[in-house]
Amino acid sequence: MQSHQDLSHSEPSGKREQAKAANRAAILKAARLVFAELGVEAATVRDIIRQTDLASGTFYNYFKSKEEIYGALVQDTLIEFTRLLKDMKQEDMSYEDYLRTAFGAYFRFLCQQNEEVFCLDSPIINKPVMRFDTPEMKAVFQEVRKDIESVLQAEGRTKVDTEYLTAAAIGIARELGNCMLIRIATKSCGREHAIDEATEFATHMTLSGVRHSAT
Amino acid sequence: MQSHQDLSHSEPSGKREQAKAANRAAILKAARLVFAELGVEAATVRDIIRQTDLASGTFYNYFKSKEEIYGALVQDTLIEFTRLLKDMKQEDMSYEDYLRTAFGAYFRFLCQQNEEVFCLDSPIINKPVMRFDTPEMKAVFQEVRKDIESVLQAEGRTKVDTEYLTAAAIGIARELGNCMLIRIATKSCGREHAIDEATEFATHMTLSGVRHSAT
Amino acid sequence: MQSHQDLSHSEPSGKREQAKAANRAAILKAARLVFAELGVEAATVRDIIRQTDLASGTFYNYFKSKEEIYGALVQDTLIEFTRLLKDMKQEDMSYEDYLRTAFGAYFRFLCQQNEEVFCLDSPIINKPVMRFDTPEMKAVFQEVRKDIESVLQAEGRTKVDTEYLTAAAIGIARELGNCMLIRIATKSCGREHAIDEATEFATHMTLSGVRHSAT
Amino acid sequence: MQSHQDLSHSEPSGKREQAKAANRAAILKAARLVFAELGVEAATVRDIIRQTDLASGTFYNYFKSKEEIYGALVQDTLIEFTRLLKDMKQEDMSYEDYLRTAFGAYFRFLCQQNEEVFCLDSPIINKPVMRFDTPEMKAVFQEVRKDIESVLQAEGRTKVDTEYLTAAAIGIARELGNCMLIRIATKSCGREHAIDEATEFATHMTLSGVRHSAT
DNA sequence: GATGAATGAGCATTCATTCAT
DNA sequence: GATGAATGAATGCTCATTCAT
Repeated sequence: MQSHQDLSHSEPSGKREQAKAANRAAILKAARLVFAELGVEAATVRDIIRQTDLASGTFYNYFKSKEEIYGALVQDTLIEFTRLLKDMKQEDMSYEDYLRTAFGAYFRFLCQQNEEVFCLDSPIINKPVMRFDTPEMKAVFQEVRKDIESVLQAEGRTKVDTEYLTAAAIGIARELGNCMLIRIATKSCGREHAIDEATEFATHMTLSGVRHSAT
Repeated sequence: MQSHQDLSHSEPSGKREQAKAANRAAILKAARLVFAELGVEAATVRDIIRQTDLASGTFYNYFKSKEEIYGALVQDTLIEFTRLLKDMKQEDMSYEDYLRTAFGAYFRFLCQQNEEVFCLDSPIINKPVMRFDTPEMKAVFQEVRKDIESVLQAEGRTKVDTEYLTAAAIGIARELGNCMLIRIATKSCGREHAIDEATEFATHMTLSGVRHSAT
Repeated sequence: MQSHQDLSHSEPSGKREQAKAANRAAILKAARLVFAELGVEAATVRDIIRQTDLASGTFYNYFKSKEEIYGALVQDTLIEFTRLLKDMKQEDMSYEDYLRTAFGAYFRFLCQQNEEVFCLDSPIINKPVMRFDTPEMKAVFQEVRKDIESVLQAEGRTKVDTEYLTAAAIGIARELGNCMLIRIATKSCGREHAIDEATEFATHMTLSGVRHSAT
Repeated sequence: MQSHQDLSHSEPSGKREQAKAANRAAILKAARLVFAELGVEAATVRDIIRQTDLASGTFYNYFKSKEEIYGALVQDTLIEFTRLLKDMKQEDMSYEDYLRTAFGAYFRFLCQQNEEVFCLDSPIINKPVMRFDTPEMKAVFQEVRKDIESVLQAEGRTKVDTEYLTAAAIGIARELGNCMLIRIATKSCGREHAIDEATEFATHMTLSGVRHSAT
């Protein structure tokens, strides 16, 4: 079912390569949507490929299995987030500034990830595609933890259980992130405002707790 | 039709009844373990029954489907936790006391739930059986939120975004809970001590944030 | 689960024997109803036993399998019908009288068989329990064929293909029987009248066809 | 997404399409045979697929379920028969001619349907694949009934109970059809001759009954 | 490299039958 | 003899994956 254009093997940026990249991107995009809608476990490769113009066999030219594409997605996601975080980090930030930056990066990132979902008729924020229990995610956590340790140390505060602190911050980000997405999806609040709101809340919470955050 | 037996049905504690109860318990126990190891979605009825010495069909004498047993498990879990929380709650608690009580209840409860897992050769704290996205769980969250609102109001503090506050507290409990389980599983710390430690950290964190928690 | 009445082994017509007979009858009755409602294939032993006060295991004290009880039912049915037919047959009947008698016996018998079904809320005449393709049924057909042959011979008519004639008569009885049951079930006509009507139609049809039956 | 193939989809008669059609046909053929041998209820999808050299999953590429393939078979059958009957019907047929035509069409059709069965080592005419209790079949019966009513009316005969008459004719066709198939299968008589014989018998029977059919 | 039909292992579920009580 | 829970073979069906085209 394929015909007769074996002419251009030379340049690695011809139409073929473009098409390949486009197909890969299309599959990834479809997968992200499908995973968001159905959950990773319930989603099938067929569900994913049905969202594209491609045939089921084609999937396997790009990914070995559903697990692999899920891994790739998580990887992409993580790289994306890590870059965002890196871009926003600066030298000699205060603890407070670091927290605000990191929370902000996460919440903004979460919005980007759910762009497609927001466009659905009934945007359901079921099961965030982010997983918090993968090795890669753990690595990001470790990085955040190191960041936190270093800013805390710079401020002379060393007795903190940074593992718990990091875990707590991540927990806050996670649950607040969900709430924020729902607020956005239900239009109860503009996106930018929602991000700021969540960022401020998370930052204050982490820094001073609630006893002090709203006196 | 038929008339003359119906005599010997009196005592419901013969061997049959015992065996039935034991089988039901065995299946539930196996299910809890399997769900913990593989995750609810990935687990199959066969996985569950394979952990018992029963035959596959027997499962269906007790539960209609995987969904049903999962529901039963969640229900059990929630009832257990709700009771624990209720038992510990008292009239006129301060905000701080309420938080300490609730966190403590959750962490203690989490330990109980993972009793079996701790006994495994290599206790893997992969995917806690607790799910945070079921209707029942949402109901518990709403209850916690109401508790928080009422203790805050009692202390004259009303401007707080309690939805976010609740979410944050839950996030903290969730992630700290995982960390705590890992610490216990890796024997890096005694159970009671781990529970106290996590409870104190979570309470302080929520109340005063970290800036103040370790001066 | 059974107690202490091993006293009376002696007489083979004690309460035990009565109970046994009653149980057997109850199972057969339930089976007839269930087969009529669900069809023989779709019906399960559980469906049958559920209609009685007995336990599933008890079924196997009386019948080896579903096939066996079905066989017993067919047998009963056939014996019943054969007796009915025999009772009505007389010496030296004319061909016409024989036909009327046989058709009448069948239609009356069919009504008896469906007694229970008529009592249902919505009597559905789905799949008559009668089967026309069993060896026993074939035997009855052969008998009918012999009867027909002998009455025909008595009247000096020997060139008829009696196999086809018997088949035709059976076909008429079969389909007319269904129609008749439906007419009765839908109350569009009294039972006795329906039986007479069908008997007359079938007899005339077989004797003289329709060209002559209603001029 | 994706842009540049879509060229080579033109001819739908490549090897793929041929194979598809062949497989579908093979499955249908196998189903007809299996249904005939085991009966529709007792037959399983596995039984059907076992008669082909395909894999079990392949069945579901062509039919959603056993019910669906049975429906397809019945549909095919009915369309075929209806066409045959239509082709043979003519304007202004006499009652007698109509009956002869309809019976002839049915008996001829029945032979065609059982072509495969005749080829078996021991052709068993157990349970004809034709079902007389489906809605579609009922529709055909209604049509036959209307035909009969109109030809009868054309001949000025209106007092007949056409429901019973139709039922009787169908019963005759049904049982005679079985007999005929057995005669053919046991080679006791040539196919064409058997069809003619059955047709004549059925027609005479219906018209004039047996008193007159063999004087 | 794209295609999509074929594959078959695997799952949930049913149910006739057995057997300890 | 009655009971009803346990059994496990069998069924319908799904879906990741392969491979001829």
